[in-house]
Amino acid sequence: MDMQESSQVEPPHPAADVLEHVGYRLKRAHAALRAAMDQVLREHGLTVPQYACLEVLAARPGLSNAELARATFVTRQSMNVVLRGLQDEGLVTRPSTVDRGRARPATLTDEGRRRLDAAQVAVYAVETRMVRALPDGRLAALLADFDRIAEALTD
Amino acid sequence: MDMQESSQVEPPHPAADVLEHVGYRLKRAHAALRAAMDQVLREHGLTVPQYACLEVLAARPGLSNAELARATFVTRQSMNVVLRGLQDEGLVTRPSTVDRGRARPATLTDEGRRRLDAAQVAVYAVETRMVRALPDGRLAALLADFDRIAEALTD
DNA sequence: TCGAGTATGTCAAAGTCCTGACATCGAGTT
DNA sequence: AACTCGATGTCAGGACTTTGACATACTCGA
Repeated sequence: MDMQESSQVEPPHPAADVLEHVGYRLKRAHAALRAAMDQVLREHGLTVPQYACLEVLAARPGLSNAELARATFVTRQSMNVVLRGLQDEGLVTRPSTVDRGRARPATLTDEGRRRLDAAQVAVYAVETRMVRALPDGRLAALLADFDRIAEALTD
Repeated sequence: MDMQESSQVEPPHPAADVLEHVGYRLKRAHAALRAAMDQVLREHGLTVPQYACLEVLAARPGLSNAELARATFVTRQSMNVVLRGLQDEGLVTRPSTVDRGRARPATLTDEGRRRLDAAQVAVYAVETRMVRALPDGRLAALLADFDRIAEALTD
């Protein structure tokens, strides 16, 4: 484990092992992904939370606001704002009333499906750049590590 | 959290299976870390951006606002708000004027150092939970993968 | 010397997200 | 039936972050 790529040769403090921490590196990788997705999604008129909502909704139609919030790791309130924006743009529809309970199932409109399909091409290109940067055969282990981290911290 | 696409007989984008949703899993791991840090830092009266700023400042004293922003992956404007809050609490000091240039070096106060030391104990416990969830010997590879991802996406 | 280019700090406005709170709905229990 | 409990939708307020813009300050080359 020799990581001699520390580019800071003249900092007053050599104890900059913050940069070695797992949390820092995870944060950095996530920030890079977020920035890359922001950039490509802007060309499609979508934000990252909006895209995430559409993507989940395509795979699991009929999810409620709270369910979408959990699936995208935001609060119900945040998802409510996102969902309202998507409805105003005509990409998502929700019935104004339901027969039973309070949860209103959200579904993609045809326009929503078209916008998602177009955006997915760009987003998948970003993911491909990410995957190709990894050594062969390490992807599965990386995914497993992600799951272990998430599971260990959500107890 | 399985994306059961069995409802779609023929998913329009089969490439998603190849990529295994790396972005989604990375996002999930980061969200879990963020939530865990939020929780433990609240007991110390610090937000995650505030803690990140203090941590970087402890390792590299004298960094300017813009440098801190880059080190913590936020904009200069965001870091400016964080830094002002930390100054109001007396955890960080910046000279009102400098001899040369515009960048004003920020440094921790004694109180800032104490708050950071106390918070670090809690944060390191979170990181320990994360690391212990990984198989033996996987940490180095995981860190390398994080770096590869960040590098591949920041072009 | 002058100019272009780059980096920094700051302001304004908007968007995003969160915590806290409240009311509603369903399921289960008493 | 009345109650508790959990889940949901919603509102209000605040905290955080971003984009866009502008002025200032250094660097470098013509």
